[in-house]
Amino acid sequence: MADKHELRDKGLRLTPQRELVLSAVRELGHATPEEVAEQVRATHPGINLSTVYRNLETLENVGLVQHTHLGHGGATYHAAEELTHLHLVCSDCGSVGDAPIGAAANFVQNLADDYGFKTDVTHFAVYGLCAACVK
Amino acid sequence: MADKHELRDKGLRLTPQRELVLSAVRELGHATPEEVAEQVRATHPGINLSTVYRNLETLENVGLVQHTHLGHGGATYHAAEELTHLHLVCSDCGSVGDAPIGAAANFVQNLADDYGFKTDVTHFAVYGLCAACVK
DNA sequence: GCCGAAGTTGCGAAGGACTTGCAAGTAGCA
DNA sequence: TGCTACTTGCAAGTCCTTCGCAACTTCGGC
Repeated sequence: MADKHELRDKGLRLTPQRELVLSAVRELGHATPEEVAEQVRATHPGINLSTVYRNLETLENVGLVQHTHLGHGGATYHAAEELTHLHLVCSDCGSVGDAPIGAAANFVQNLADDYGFKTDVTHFAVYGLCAACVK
Repeated sequence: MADKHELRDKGLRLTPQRELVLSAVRELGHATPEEVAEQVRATHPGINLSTVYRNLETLENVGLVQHTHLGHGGATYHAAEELTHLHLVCSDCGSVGDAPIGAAANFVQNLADDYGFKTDVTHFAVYGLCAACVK
């Protein structure tokens, strides 16, 4: 896998644990560190939670994963290549929906034009009520 | 103060501590529970941190304050009547800027039209780089 | 293919932020 | 003024995340 380069280029190593964490994030779509740990442990029970935390941080520095705040507190991790959508978090039922980045294009443009603010659309969650809960 | 009604109507009481917490939130604009406690203690040192947490929650239920996630984890509280702006959080310098809700109007409309999602604009922070850090 | 330096892991402990249980105190209706 | 139910303060507890450190593994070089 090409991920190897991203790591090596920064003097980092590709360990089995690191591969497992990365593939867990890719499989899960979005996941908290706890969920990643659980997923990894399904096949490799010995892996320590702090290793998961450290690897998520490392992989984020390298650019292979990214985190988003979905609100409740902790961060949620995504594989970097999947970060092409916004998160619509329902304040009622807690579900997390997706919307393409394009939906925010004019909003981002507004902020750039009026405030010089360069919005990172992938990093924030959008709160509100999902279609199901609006009813 | 009319706040009394909001509380009484739900069978709650207006205690000195509760008033202090509310006015601290109003003075501070946006503040974490810790900051609220500090502000309250400046005049009334005896107030317990858990009282602040409990009162913020109570005041939120009543609708006098509201919380927003600015990202790092903990919630930030605002007086409900001041929640007329978005938060632009700079991922570089950490500053929190404001923008009127109107800036997101078309974005909100998009989400409503395309996904039936009813966005609560006041609840989410917008991440990115502020004008100063873009340079 | 073997070596050694430096990055990594596992584990336990520490830290911070918030929550909970409970007895004592107090607001506010009667 | 009395009572009852809501509140407070305090201490202990929980949850999530980070740290320190010794043992271990990766990987470039010999």
